[in-house]
Amino acid sequence: MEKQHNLSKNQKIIFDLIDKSPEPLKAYSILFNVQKKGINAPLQVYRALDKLVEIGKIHKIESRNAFIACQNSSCQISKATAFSICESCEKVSEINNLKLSKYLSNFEDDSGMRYNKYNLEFFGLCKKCKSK
Amino acid sequence: MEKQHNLSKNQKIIFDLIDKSPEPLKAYSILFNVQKKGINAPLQVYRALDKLVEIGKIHKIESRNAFIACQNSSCQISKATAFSICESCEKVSEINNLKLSKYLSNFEDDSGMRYNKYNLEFFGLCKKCKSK
DNA sequence: CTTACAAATGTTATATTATTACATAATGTT
DNA sequence: AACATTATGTAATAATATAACATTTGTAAG
Ligand SMILES: [Zn+2]
Ligand SMILES: [Zn+2]
Ligand SMILES: [Zn+2]
Ligand SMILES: [Zn+2]
Repeated sequence: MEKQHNLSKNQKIIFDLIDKSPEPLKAYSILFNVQKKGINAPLQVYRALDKLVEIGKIHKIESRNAFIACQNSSCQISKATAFSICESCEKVSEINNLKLSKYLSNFEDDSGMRYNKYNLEFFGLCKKCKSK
Repeated sequence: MEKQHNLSKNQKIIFDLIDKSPEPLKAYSILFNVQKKGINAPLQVYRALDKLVEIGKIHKIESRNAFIACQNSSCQISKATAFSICESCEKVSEINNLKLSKYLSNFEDDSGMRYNKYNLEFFGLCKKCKSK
């Protein structure tokens, strides 16, 4: 059972913005958009983002320095994330593929490392951009 | 057959530095280290880094904003990269696992996207840090 | 050799992303 | 109430990355 996190005021404002957005949002674009709600400083945004990432409500797209709402209810606390990124239109989607996540969560090699988390980003052309 | 790239002066200086380093290097740490060789500006570093990434001699560790020399001669032009990252000591290694790369290179889902590139980062504790 | 083109360099300024430090307030627990 | 934990507010600054423009070097054709 997932622990229920009650978002604080700033966390809720920022999560709602990201959740409604059709595309990943960057921190300073978020800042600009929430200034009318009384969030004035970068740090207020980054603190909320950190917390939201920590509890798995959003993910950071590392190659883009941008944030997207989790679209995968079974994504346990951001420990196993995979995304598809269109290099033409920059559309990003979270991949929800049980076989893939099982394969990667169980991945082991001879390095002696225990992996407890991964992040995977696929790049290519989305359906739309392919047909142009 | 791989195309042979003759590195330019700056590219060579910066590649040699990264190649000798036991850990991923950040752009401004590189800049600091090559100033005695006449490279004075961030842009000179970033341009060399961009080129080295493009031709597959180095990779960017996205979650760390740092660069590491390719340790995998069969890594075709940075189109299929996987790394292990220790969250304690920050040791980073390139994973060279044929099964993994085949699995990911052939990955398809129902999104209609054609993937031509991926980057995977595993996180955990390395052997050393596990036993502490 | 010289013309032409592509790639790389040098330099200055600036944009973008993220954190440190410190003070205060709200929330949850005993 | 007392205490700990989490969140907020604010200012300053650090770290990462790119834009714009002028110049030079490398390469290949004619
Ligand atoms: Zn998710
Ligand atoms: Zn697209
Ligand atoms: Zn490689
Ligand atoms: Zn370690």
